[in-house]
Amino acid sequence: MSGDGDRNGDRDRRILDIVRSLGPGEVVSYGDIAEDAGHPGRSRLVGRLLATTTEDVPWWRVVTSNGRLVPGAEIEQRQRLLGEGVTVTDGHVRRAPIGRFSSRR
DNA sequence: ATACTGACCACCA
DNA sequence: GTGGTGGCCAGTA
Repeated sequence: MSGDGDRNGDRDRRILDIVRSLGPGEVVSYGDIAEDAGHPGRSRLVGRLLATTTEDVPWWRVVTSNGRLVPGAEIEQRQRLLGEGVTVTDGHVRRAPIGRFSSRR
């Protein structure tokens, strides 16, 4: 019933699943994940979810669309990214989201 | 129900 | 490069 087959849990799960699929050195933005999850424009959901979730996901591989590191976790994120071979300068990654979307030259 | 905030994004000055 | 504004949606008071 109730028709709605999709409950928020399903949606969150989908987003987390995408974050888990990220490999070392692969950095994407919130918007990219949201879009890949089927929710274009809802980047805030991704941010809120990663901020609240306790799941074991590589959140550090997610940055803002401007390549800026996550506010409140820049230190740890920087260390982790550097450990994976990602170039980080002054709190922002050089060449942000690789991969399928964006890839702002 | 309204109001505010937020690990965002795009646009424009 | 910085800063302000609007839009988006969800959680919380």
